[in-house]
Amino acid sequence: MDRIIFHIDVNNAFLSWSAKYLLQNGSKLDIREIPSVIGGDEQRRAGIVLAKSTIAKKFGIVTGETLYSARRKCPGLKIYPPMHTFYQEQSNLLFNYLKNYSPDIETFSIDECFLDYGKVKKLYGDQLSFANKLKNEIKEKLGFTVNIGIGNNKLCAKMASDFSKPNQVHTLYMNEVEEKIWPLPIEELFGIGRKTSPKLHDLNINYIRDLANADYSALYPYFKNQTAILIDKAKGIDNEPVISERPEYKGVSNTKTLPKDLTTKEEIFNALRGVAENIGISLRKDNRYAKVITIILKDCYFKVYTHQKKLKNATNLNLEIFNIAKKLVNEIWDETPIRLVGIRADNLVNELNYQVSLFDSFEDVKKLSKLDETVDKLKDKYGIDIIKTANSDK
DNA sequence: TCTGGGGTCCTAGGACCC
DNA sequence: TCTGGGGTCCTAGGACCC
Repeated sequence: MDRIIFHIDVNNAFLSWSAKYLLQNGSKLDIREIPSVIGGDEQRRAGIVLAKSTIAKKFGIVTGETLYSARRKCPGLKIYPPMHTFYQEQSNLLFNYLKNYSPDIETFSIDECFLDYGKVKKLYGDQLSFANKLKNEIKEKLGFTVNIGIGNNKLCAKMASDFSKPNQVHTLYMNEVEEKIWPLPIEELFGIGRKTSPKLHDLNINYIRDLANADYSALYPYFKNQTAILIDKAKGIDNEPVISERPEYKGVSNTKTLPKDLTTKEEIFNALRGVAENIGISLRKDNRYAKVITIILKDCYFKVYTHQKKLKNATNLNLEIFNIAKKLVNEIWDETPIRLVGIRADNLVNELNYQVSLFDSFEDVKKLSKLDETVDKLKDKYGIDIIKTANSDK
């Protein structure tokens, strides 16, 4: 029995959502109709394109490029700042709307999800007409447009939703794979990025068709255990199920690009203090504890270093995370100016099984834990900025 | 390149143990 | 030990995605 999967993808999500916000708040201009982008803050050295309008795209502007470069391609370009809180609300609105029709929805990112239509087809009938109805309803009721891709698995549904935009429904069933995606350049295949495509071109594999028909043993030396997966993808084969319960996340990270490169340990520690707090807050919100703490440093040449420590006792305490991070910096930083600092917490557990050692006591941990919880509650009540750790705002 | 932030998964080398 | 092979864990880095 063939599966029927929908992939629902908001068109130019950040830009569409900002357009909706501006229209709702009295603007006469729909920024979807002009050359415009959502962009980061250039002063804070985060000046890249996060989303672009269809017209901006016609100027050759791509997501991820610098605003400087985007402006050069299109001198009249309008740049708007991101509104992450509003985006999250719109995302929730969309997914909750879809849940009216089916509980079998897998959230893939803030603006994309999969829906297992096969399970509800008896209720709603033919998938193509239902997808069209759904797309029109979303536009009318939510004020932004989506693409819907229909396929026999998640990979095909996702590829289909990308065909032509905006506000379109496309199908890519198994028996359409040859006709619809084999003629496309290899870069268009989901999972082929900027490192893999040159390797494939070197092997004279330029179109998805070439990969689908490639010889496994010829590719194996270059792609090892990924070879079969790669060839399967080109054939449109994918057996991943739609998973509606979001799996517990495996780690949390928080990074900060600094307005200026940091050249002293004190500056790095100061930047890390706030990052450690954010990690602690995320972990405590879900009652989780990390057994591995990693620091991330990006130097002024964009080289990234990581260094990690496995803990005897899992933690979610701001102070402990911060102290470990400091120690890790001491162990690896070679004085190269630092552009970005970050911390990642991994190997998460749900309970604190405390191994008593000679050097720390469970009582101390409980005291610190109380302190963090109290601060979290105050921040929740009065806003994030009400309490600052000494030095964190220098 | 005037080049973000938050995730997941994979790989390769070394340590350690049997 | 003049020492082999395999399994597991740990660590750092890399690829890819939105």
